[in-house]
Amino acid sequence: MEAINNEVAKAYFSQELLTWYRRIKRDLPWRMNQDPYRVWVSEIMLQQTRVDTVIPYYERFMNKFPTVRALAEAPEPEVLKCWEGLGYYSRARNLQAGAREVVERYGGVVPDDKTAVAGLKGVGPYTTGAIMSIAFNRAEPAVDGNVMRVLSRYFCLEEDIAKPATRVGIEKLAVSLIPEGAAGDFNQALMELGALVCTPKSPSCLPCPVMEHCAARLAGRETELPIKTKAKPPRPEKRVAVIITGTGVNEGKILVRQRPETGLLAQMWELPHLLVPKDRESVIEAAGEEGGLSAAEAGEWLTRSMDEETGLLIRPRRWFMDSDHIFSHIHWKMRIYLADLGAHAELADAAGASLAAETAAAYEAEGKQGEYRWIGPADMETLAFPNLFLRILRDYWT
DNA sequence: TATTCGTGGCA
DNA sequence: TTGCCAAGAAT
Repeated sequence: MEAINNEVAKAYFSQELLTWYRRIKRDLPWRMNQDPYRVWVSEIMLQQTRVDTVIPYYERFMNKFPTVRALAEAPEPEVLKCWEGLGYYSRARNLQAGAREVVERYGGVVPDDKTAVAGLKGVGPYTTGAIMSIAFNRAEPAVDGNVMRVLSRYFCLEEDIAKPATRVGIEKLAVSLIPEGAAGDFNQALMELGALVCTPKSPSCLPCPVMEHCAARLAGRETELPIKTKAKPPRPEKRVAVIITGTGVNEGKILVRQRPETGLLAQMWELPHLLVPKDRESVIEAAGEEGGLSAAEAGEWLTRSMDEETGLLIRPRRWFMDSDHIFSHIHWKMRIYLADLGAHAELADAAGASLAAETAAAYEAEGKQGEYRWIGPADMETLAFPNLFLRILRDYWT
């Protein structure tokens, strides 16, 4: 509290942090230059994602889509494929939507205009500030988790940083700290400090360039701050997926489907799967690994449910593997079976690539997946799968 | 405002 | 092994 109104502590913080950053900053691919498009792409990828994870994706993405126009003109599935495994896939679709908007409204040039940038899809308060400051050196705050943690400690702020309102307050503080003409470097310095020194669990205070006037450190409270309410644990969901193996013209292929346009893993491809209702979980559990689908009851339930929900008449053959996957808010405990296609098989074979039109239309009406497709290993290079299914499919094909 | 959106690393 | 977390935005 004291330090907020302490101009000496503030001036010290800004100056020391900026000097420190210019001396030790990491050589990251998006720091090659200040091209607004490169900054923009990096900031989207870095949302809730670690630097080390982002780097290879960033290199590939910039290589494939070097300019706003290249991204705007690309087929969406290619963009999604380039994002495969990175998570939060709406980021990719929003980024491309933003690129198309920049082409249409700003001639393909990212505008040096806060309001215009803030209006782009997928660009929120943080990313707006990051682009404006890093690419254009405008004195805008870029308050992310790092900045909230660093400032909470340095100024001993006790507001809950999990609450949206807290960010607004910290933004005001952050703007007041920006050194004249050095917005980009200073904002990155804040984040660099949070990433390398003022880390969440055990901050390395001794090498910290601003330790002397850090209020939390002086109070011996650096590990207590920031205050952050913990998220609810993900709700468990038992699911059963099937690897349906093709016959005839589809020999060597399996059946996959594309997810709906919105929601979880939107527009990604996946194996067909079902949510196991709470009152059926015991039945599926009983169909253990050893005897394959030993419990005939489980097989019957699977066949009937898959028919009801997808129109696929399957014949479960044997258990293949179990797989756990934890999203931010859901925990999938998935059991995967190998299966053949039953009576409707001719229908799918005849269609070649997809099920009968009327069946597909029925899925649409129910908000279910619209497209099914027989694929071989080579098709994995085109379609974008979330990691949980990539692992299963690699297992299957190797 | 609270929830929904992925994934992997690490103690 | 489990829990926590990371350069957030959209709804």
